[in-house]
Amino acid sequence: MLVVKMKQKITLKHIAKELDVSISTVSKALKNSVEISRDTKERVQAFARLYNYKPNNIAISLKNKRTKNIGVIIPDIVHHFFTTVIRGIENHANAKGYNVIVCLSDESFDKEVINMEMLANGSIDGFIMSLSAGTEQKKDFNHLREVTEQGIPIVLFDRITEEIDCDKVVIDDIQGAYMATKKLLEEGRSKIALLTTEDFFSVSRSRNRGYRKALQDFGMKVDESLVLKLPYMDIDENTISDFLNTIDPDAILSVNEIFGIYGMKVIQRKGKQVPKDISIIGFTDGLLAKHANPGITSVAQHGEKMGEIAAKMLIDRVESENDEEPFVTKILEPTLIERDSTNN
Amino acid sequence: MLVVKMKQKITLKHIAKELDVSISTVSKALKNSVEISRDTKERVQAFARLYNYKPNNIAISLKNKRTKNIGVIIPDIVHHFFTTVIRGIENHANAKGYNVIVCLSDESFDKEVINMEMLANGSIDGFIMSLSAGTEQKKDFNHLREVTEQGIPIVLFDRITEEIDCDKVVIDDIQGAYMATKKLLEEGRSKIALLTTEDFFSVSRSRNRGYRKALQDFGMKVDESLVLKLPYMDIDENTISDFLNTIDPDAILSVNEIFGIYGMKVIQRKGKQVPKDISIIGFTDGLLAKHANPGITSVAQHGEKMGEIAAKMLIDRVESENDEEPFVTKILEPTLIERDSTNN
DNA sequence: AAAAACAACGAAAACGATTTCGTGTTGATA
DNA sequence: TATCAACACGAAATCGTTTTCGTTGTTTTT
Repeated sequence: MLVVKMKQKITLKHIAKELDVSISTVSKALKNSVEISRDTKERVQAFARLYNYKPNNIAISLKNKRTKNIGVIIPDIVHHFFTTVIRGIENHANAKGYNVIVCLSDESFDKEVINMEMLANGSIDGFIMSLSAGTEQKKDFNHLREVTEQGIPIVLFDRITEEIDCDKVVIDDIQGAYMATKKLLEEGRSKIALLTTEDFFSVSRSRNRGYRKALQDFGMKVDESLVLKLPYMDIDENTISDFLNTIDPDAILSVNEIFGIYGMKVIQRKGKQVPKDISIIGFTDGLLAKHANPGITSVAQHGEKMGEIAAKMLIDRVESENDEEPFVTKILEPTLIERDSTNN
Repeated sequence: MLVVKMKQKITLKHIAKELDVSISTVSKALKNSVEISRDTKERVQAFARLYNYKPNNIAISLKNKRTKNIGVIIPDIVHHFFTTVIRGIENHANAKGYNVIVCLSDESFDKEVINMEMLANGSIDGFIMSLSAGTEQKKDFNHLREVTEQGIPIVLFDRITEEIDCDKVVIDDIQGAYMATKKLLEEGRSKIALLTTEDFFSVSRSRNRGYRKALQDFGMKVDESLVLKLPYMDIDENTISDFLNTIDPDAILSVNEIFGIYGMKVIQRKGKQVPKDISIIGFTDGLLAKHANPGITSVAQHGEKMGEIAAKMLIDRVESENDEEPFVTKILEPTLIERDSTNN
């Protein structure tokens, strides 16, 4: 028979009974209230320290109607960009004494809704989220609206929508694609393939626009046959291979990291050289781009920074007295990380 | 002046007042209690539905002393293996109606302690965690002990310790390294370099043992000069390069993914061919190994499975009436994913 | 017709903390 | 000596639920 010595968590009530004072006195003594005598305070504090008293978070949350928890809802977690954002959120949140509850929508509208509803019933003080593919496709944002109407603040990042009035953080995707395309054009590339996703992703739309804008600014026509829209999941290498064989480009711009990797694989398998024959630039400066051979020039999205800003925006709003503050959209500048998949 | 129409969250008290019944009646009516008349139940339920009543999680947590939250503490989140584990945890936890609070120890003992203490004060029903480097190095597990003594269950995964009596999930690291080394030996390799971390990591120790065991079983001597211990962070490519130049191995076994990637880079830069001249096997079957050129043969750690099991173990224990259940350590079989960095 | 059974509901405690508003002692002041 | 602060503390409400234990009427049983 093993004896389980369970140190039961001690409460104010225990301390009060033990020291023969009231609960209120204990509470005040622990907060160093002037109402309580020096002597009593010392006794209470000593006792609390001895028994390692820690106030119960749940009780405090109920009383204060503030949980010090942030709900983060993202489409996926096995994903470099999103994890860097989480890291940034944790940085700021932890420093401010907040915990982060992570929920995965798994790119599904329904799961996003369920997660939000679960958390919105008192578990969190606010949301930081990036929309699921399902939500972007369905264009149904009622779950967000309901939450904001309840007075729970939301900060959207990366995959955002204009439909909801709230704080937002994004990088300038148009600018990012513009910089990348410009870089390719300045290298002398003229047939730049664009590997993108289906149109419902807000980021892809923006990146497409940047690509087009750059081409136009350089006096080039946009050739729609150079644009390949791939499904976000279950990438088929053959589709990419066929596409690249058909159009035979001298550069590739990918709206994410993985399409670029696949593009380079296909290119190299065909015996062509990167960047001698074909240059490649991708979005998301992740591990794959860094460790590919050659390393892939990438548009960095500054996920960690984005997370920090999102957390700061949210916590500032949560803790703000004034709830008339106008909503802001913070746009971060992307950075082009040059590697060996492009020249110079 | 914008009018903020704030749909205040409705409570039992509101419903009670509105329908002119007591709070208890409302509570029971919503739970379909037999104590309440058919008529009253219908009125209450209709009203609740109309105003979209959802019980307050915090209040329920306080009453039930159960939060339906799981605390997950991991060293890092921008990390393929850990994210797959989180995904697994979320899978099971969500299905069981639990939320996941993620905290990052950032490989620091102090942060691990702080995070645990924050969550242990009522925020969670149990922990799932993998030890930080700092903790493994310091060998101080008092924070874990205190938590378990309070009756809060812990499930350790991957980076575990024998010092704490709790449920654990790991892959058979000895076996994984053994399989990998065996594979290399059977290919005819005889000078197998081992890229590992400092000894305080439990997983590295196990993998080292598997490596040695395989060599011995094949009648080979263990040559300590073939073992390179690298710091976990801030990898210096030159150290690896110098090492490989000096010992000139015909195979490399890496206890993680990244060392293997660096190893291959160095090898290829020297003009040697993988796997013709040198074979490489790494641990962690992540994106880098998959998309490297050639793809790197890897020991898969089945992170998602591990997460699911950890979550199941924890939730089962949390929800179990009987708290005399003995602790178990679940050991998963690793799988060798063969790619083109080895022969055949 | 009295006793027992039942149906439908409410009051109140409880979870653990915070906070307002007393209240009973002191000692100082008029 | 009567009055008034200042001091030190406690009672009770509150946050939103759940749950136990009454307490009413009404209906059934003997």
